[in-house]
Amino acid sequence: MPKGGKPLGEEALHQVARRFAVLGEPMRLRILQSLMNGELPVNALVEATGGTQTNVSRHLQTLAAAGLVSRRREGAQVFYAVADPSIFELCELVCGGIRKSLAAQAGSLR
Amino acid sequence: MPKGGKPLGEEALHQVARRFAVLGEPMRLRILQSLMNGELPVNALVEATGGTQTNVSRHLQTLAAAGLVSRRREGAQVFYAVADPSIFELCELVCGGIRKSLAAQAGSLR
DNA sequence: CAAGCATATGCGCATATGATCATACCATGA
DNA sequence: TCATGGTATGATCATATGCGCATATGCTTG
Repeated sequence: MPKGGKPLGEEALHQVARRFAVLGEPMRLRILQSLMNGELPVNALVEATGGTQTNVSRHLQTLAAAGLVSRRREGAQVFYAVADPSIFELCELVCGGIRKSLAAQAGSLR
Repeated sequence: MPKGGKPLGEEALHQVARRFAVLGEPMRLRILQSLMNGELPVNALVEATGGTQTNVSRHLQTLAAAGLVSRRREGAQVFYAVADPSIFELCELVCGGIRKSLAAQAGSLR
């Protein structure tokens, strides 16, 4: 076994795909980005992302269902926070990969 | 600035989302997994993944368009290979995150 | 050129997903 | 309890996406 990763069963594969898919929407990334410096209530996220209340709320449900954010009720407000900081490592890795891809493209169509 | 990540412009955000979305399909993950140990021609990927030739080919186009795999023609066959190994780091990170989520779930609904 | 294997693509179908509107729910304070 | 601010959710529409069939394209060999 030259590599460290295992083949991943069918079920695990779907879970991994699901998590990637959840991260695959710009608005959700905006929300996560807004939560980088700590928890925020929905209305703050609405303002920070420029989205509508409905839409932000829906995406928050999606993120919460995927276990990427946590909910905390405080009075009338609901605070959301990033549940697993490794998300940001993911984003950095992806950014790095994109930089590489762009560089490769630039090189190939020179 | 407590964190290292920058806010990410609107355009970068879409690119990142796009990359995540591309990784967000089980069949594409299967294909990438099959390519873990080196390049393979399409027919080998068809067999390895259990998909149809049409479907595998389509997903390969998607992966190639996203810069995740590279094409190399050799005679009648076309070999595909993972273009950026950091993909596998991504998958491992995600797997770790999922494990955490599951553990958290298990704990919370105990 | 004809035949045949390997790969890609146009078309259509079924389903999934994101966005919005209106409204319901929930907690607080008058 | 009623009114209000904050949040969630049902219904709906438009679009995107995955899949398969049939066919096209590309390459090789006879």
